[in-house]
Amino acid sequence: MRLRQLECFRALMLHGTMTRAAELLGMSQPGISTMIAGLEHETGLTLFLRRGGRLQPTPEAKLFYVEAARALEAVENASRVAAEIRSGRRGHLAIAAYPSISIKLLPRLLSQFARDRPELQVKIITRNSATVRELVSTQQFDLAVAELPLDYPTSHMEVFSYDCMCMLPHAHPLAKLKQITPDDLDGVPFVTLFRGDPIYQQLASAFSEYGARWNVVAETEFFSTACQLVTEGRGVGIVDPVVSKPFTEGLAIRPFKPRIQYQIAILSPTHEAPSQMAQDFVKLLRRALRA
Amino acid sequence: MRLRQLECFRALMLHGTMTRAAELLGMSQPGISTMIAGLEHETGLTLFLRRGGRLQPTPEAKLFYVEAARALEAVENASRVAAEIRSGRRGHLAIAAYPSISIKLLPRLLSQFARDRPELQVKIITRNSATVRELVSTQQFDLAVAELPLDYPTSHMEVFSYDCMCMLPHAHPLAKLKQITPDDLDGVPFVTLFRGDPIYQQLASAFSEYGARWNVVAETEFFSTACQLVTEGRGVGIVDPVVSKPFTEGLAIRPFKPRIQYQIAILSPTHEAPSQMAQDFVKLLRRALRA
DNA sequence: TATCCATTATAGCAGATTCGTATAGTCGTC
DNA sequence: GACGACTATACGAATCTGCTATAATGGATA
Repeated sequence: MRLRQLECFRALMLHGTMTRAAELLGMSQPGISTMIAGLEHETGLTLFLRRGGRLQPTPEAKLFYVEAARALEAVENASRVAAEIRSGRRGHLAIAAYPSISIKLLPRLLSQFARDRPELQVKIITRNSATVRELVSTQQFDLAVAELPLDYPTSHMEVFSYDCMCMLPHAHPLAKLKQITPDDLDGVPFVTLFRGDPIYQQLASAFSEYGARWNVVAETEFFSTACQLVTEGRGVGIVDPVVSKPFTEGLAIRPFKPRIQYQIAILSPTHEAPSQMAQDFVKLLRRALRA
Repeated sequence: MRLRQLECFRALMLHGTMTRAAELLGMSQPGISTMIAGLEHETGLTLFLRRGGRLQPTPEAKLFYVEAARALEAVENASRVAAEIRSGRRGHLAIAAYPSISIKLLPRLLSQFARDRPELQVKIITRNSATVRELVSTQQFDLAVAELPLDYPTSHMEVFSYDCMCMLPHAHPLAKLKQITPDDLDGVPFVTLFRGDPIYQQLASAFSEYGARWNVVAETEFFSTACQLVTEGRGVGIVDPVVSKPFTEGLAIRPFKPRIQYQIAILSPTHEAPSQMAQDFVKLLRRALRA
């Protein structure tokens, strides 16, 4: 059973005569004739009665038409879907990400990305960086963003490094400095990430190196929480300049010395080929993370 | 988009390598290769990554596979339905019939007919003969059975004529006669069809011709009702020997003289070609009505 | 490193399919 | 009986299909 036969059959059922069906399909009448003859021969059905040089569909033709039309529609649908996939209008994007980025930056980028992709399905899962690392290795995600370092580094990994900045209320006396050091923060109430975090370690070293007293008044799991505490006037803190930017709207941001390094990475599944969609989104994400 | 391309694609997705897919489809590996290349070119999708001489399906291929498989199934289904129609396993039969035949004989024949036709859909509508005649002219039925005469006789009509028989309880004194005439029934309680029915007219003429008194104690619309009254001992009556046979199980049936003619006809839609199914059933029905 | 093995890709050819043109056949209508 | 509308058949050119032969690739192995 060939597709062209079904197309001819449908056109013939819809338009009554081979001559008209041929016009509609942009082919010759004898072409239709042989197609229909072939279809009748192959199915073994008498689809039309030849009465006086005219065609009359048999009840069998009407029964078969339902299925033929359905089959054609399914094929045409497959064709349309292929076009949608190609143009990036259809697809899905499953992203695993750590909290700070999945709260603001990712949704912002995704809604921009989805603007001209009507059939896009997006799934974001928020987990801590270790879990994100595990998830991406199970191949269930197209993309992941995690903080470094990772216990088991993976091969397809694009790293972004940032020098952390000091954040403090505009009204804070230190806000008038161009650059801030541990000396400036001697005894100043400080909001930091948890003890286990590399940021914590680096800060501890920095303060001890400068011989300044580090007055930790709050430890948080995420930069976003720390930002909110600083906004509320609980103290000053440190933050990355890109991912956390949306959380530091009302705050003063100043370079911090010595360098406190913060690294994140885009992870891709290793054994899986990345989808075009994922590659396109990575481009957008990369631009945002480089900025 | 050609069917063979989709088949190759499906086989390749299911079996991983072109070599195996080729085996399964009974074709050569280069054949698959060119088919897939053609499909990729026509859809504009990169369906497989060529990594180290092996194929790895892209996420796009997985998305497209869903639709491709669906389309193939629809086509295969159409093919299967065609076979079912051809073998008479699928189809419908809409029959309009007058009451006496639609109560016993038609259901009996239809259940026999449906025994080896699992997908057969049957619709029986019971109306009086005039309505049946109208219904069949609206082309909504494959087949109709009506009593004659009809106001507007239709062309496609196969007539069956019967000589009515006298029915009476086995215990009735007249049951020992070989043949019964109006003389024998002089004054005997008689069950007949309604006044407007040709049977009524013919009986009235017969009795008056023989100079016998026709003692009508009941008029019914259908033979089946009349049969039941006779069975209950309300009187004797007259009945056709074939259609009503199922209703006269416990009764004595004797030839009646003079001839009382009862005619029915199988009607076919005129402008519609009859389905193979209908033609097959007509054969069965014809054999039953001729018996 | 060289060789073998399993795989995919390409070239060339024969046969099948498709589809056009030309033409004949059929039927209803004027 | 001619005409118009339609379908069927014949035939040839272009295209498609699918084969064999063969090259190319890369992993495994000695």
